Amino acid sequence: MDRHLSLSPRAQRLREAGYKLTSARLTVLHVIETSGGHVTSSEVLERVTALDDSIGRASVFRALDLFTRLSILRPTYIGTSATPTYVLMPDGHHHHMICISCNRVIEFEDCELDELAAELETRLKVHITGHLLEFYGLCDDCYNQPRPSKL
Amino acid sequence: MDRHLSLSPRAQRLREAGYKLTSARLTVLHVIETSGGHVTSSEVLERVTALDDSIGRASVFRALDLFTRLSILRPTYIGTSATPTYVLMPDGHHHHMICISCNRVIEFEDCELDELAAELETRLKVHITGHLLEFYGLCDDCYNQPRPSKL
DNA sequence: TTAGATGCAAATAGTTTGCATTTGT
DNA sequence: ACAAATGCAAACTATTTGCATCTAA
Repeated sequence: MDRHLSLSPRAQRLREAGYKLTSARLTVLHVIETSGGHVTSSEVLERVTALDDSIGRASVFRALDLFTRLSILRPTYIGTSATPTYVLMPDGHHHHMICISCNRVIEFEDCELDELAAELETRLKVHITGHLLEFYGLCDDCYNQPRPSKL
Repeated sequence: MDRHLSLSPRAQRLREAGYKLTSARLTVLHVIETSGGHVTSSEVLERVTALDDSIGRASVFRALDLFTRLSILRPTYIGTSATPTYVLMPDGHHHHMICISCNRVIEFEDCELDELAAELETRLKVHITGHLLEFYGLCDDCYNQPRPSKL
């Protein structure tokens, strides 16, 4: 890898944590960063292969795992339970609302959890580095739609 | 099914939603309710089979899906990415802290998200029925442990 | 009675492994 | 130079499917 030109902040974080900046990892990172915040593992696999088919399946999964451990990503379930959707955790956190009918994901920024986080750190004696907040319900369209099936 | 004796509130909810109270569903429900709030799909499968090996795999997965759609459960990732862990959503919500080193899960009750939920309902024009809040970080033990590997 | 659920077993899909080889640093 | 990471392909695990049969309401 010699494209030292445009090291994204996340790539730098990788290096600082002592991991090698390999082609596989950088490609996975690139795919994730250009995926609007949500990608399933299969989508990542597909897009990585499309970009460079010499990158193996296993390395993609290994990268996803690594990024999860580094709190760069977080897997979550949207819709089917077969494949996780990975969401980017820009500053260690992510927040969205999932429509349980059409599976649309609506992101939002604000959450006032710093205080709660601080309180939990003392109360539970833990060291918090990030969080994910998900709301579930119906989006406006689905709410107004005559329900096709019971739910 | 004729054990109308002890219909758990969740079983009643099932019936009210128009679903049949079948042996498969009630068994899965029972397993979940006696699993301390966290079970992987494989654990559910295993325990259901142990209780009644005439219940098929497929029905277990179908039940897990149904309960998820009804916001009785919510799949999440803890540790490995291969199998989801299902958490019970007692009143439509659940909160916990996951240690990213030892995967211990520490639950906590309070969260002040009602206000935020209400605000989002008007701002995003959605109808919220539940939420999941997860914090990530290190538990005290892991924090004090000499780190075995870089993280 | 009958739509809704089921169990089965086979098909899919998704993920992980061991190991020889390659590659960042 | 050399530990770390990779690609491969096979093994493994998890989930879904189609359909004939069964069952709760």
